[in-house]
Amino acid sequence: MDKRKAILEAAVELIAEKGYTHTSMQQIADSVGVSKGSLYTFFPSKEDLIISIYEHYQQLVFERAFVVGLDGNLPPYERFAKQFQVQFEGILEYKAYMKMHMRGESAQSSEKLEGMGHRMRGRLFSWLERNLIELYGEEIAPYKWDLMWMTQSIYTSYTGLMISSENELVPEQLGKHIVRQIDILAKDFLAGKSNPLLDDQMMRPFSVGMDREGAFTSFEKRENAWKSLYESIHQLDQSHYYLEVTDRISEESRKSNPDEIVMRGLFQLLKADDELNEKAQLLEMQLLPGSEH
Amino acid sequence: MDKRKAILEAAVELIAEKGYTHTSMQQIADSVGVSKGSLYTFFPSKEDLIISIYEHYQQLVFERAFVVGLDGNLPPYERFAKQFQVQFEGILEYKAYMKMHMRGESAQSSEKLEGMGHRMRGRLFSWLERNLIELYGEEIAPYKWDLMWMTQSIYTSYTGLMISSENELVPEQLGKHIVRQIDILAKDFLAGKSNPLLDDQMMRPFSVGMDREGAFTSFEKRENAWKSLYESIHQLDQSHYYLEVTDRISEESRKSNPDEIVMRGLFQLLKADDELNEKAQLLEMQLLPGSEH
DNA sequence: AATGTGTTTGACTCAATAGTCATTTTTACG
DNA sequence: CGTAAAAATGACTATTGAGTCAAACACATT
Repeated sequence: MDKRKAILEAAVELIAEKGYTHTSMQQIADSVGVSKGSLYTFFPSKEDLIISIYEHYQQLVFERAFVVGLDGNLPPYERFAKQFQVQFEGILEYKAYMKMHMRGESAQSSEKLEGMGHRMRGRLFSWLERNLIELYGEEIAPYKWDLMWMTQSIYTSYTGLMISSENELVPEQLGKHIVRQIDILAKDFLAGKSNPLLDDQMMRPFSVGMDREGAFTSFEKRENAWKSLYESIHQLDQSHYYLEVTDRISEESRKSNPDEIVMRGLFQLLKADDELNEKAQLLEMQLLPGSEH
Repeated sequence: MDKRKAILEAAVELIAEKGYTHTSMQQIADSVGVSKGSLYTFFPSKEDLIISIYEHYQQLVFERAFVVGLDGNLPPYERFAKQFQVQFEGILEYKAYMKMHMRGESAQSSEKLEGMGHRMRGRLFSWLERNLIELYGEEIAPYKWDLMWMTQSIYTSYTGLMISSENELVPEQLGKHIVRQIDILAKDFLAGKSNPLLDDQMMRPFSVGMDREGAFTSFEKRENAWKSLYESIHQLDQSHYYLEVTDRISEESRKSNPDEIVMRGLFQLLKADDELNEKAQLLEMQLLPGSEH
């Protein structure tokens, strides 16, 4: 069993409940069933531990949505909603992590953590921006900050609602709901009925570092692998069949415990086609790094 | 000089910047220029200190808006916007407190603090509800939770934007902006184009304790004093003149350092009318408790 | 000046806890 | 097996910081 992962999971659970400062290394150790000293063979310090937690979970939660974004099968509006849905599903799955994250209280603002939060926000905003432009074209630009800001706040607050209570918020409905509300607000802006309040100048602190590579390098690689695979498929004649297979891979990979055998099988189907072989193998290596015999 | 107040202010400043756990009593003492021991003559514990901070500032920030709500001169829509505006002005004035509040991290969830947060949220929601019903009538009821939730999240996130950056968000514009967005969403709901996602059942945790007396008793009294004064004025013939005076009182009282002499003078104007004398005196006692000779 | 009252002080206690490291236990392998 | 390397342990150290309290101080009253 992976002890490192066990420690991360126990720590998330405790920190979500009691907060960073009120969770001692001893408690974490007890909860995992190892000694305190052992923790320090995996993480050089408490702060490193929480940073590792962020590194571990962040991608798990956010990567999902970006992959859905690449699937050209869905029309933009539905795809946007689906992305929210997938995101919410992720949040539900990693409830404890999100709780911890939303508490906000962590080590005294280390460089590293701050940079991480920064990148996360940047990613969220650039993702929203991409979707807005896809949906409404360039003419949405003057209103994008207002829309993005409101979307982000609604998204965040529904996230909080989702993880705090036991109520039955369905990710699918929630995704549709949010996109619907954005749509209403966007159309109102486009009709010239409201004036925007925020502009580039004002939002500079949020736009620097937006959509920058370097962040999430491992994720970046994976995203590119997906992208190039999808592109190759679209050039094919029987794209429909391969898209279906690829979507199935995407679905499986989004699970918290993807079935490796199923994945390997699905990849085998793609590799049958000479045109796709290379790209598929590339993605497979990204998703299933272990044992390529 | 009021040492107690000085301590509260220094503490807010420090806690806003570094967080509750990373601000020691020693630092607070140093910042005020007294000894650590002295703090304990004013506040029995660190936790009591932060609770006192909340008690001190909460009303300052939130009371304002409710008073504006009583002025029947403004049409509902404009009044709603004005209330937001006034709220944002308050937030700007007590930036450090809001920063501290938004950090969220405080003593390990004491009963008292939790109850306070609960009451605050309850007040916010019941205030929103009142305004929604005033604007759209009872038919808004099925959609009220969705609207309130989105409004609350937009409001909160703009608050964060306001206090975090030095950008020039103008409270007046912001107030109008928010009401405008609510209006768009509300009209869409009323047109039957969107379906609500939240309902009473789901939102029970937020609705219990909504609009309950007992919370903010001192404020409650003051609110009633305002209410009955406004009512008396409306029954008068020259209501216009007295309304103007009363609005001026309201404006003055909203300042962080109301001019007592001005206030007394304004009240004198009201007390000149026999019909108003009693109510005016009542409110005067609420607003200017000291030295009634 | 003397006395008394209330305030202020800062050295001290005491608990919590991050991080260390010599010792013990487990594992790996010849 | 036996032995060496790796991993795990928990007693120990060092630090931080909340809260205490006897002594010093300030100030008023007589």
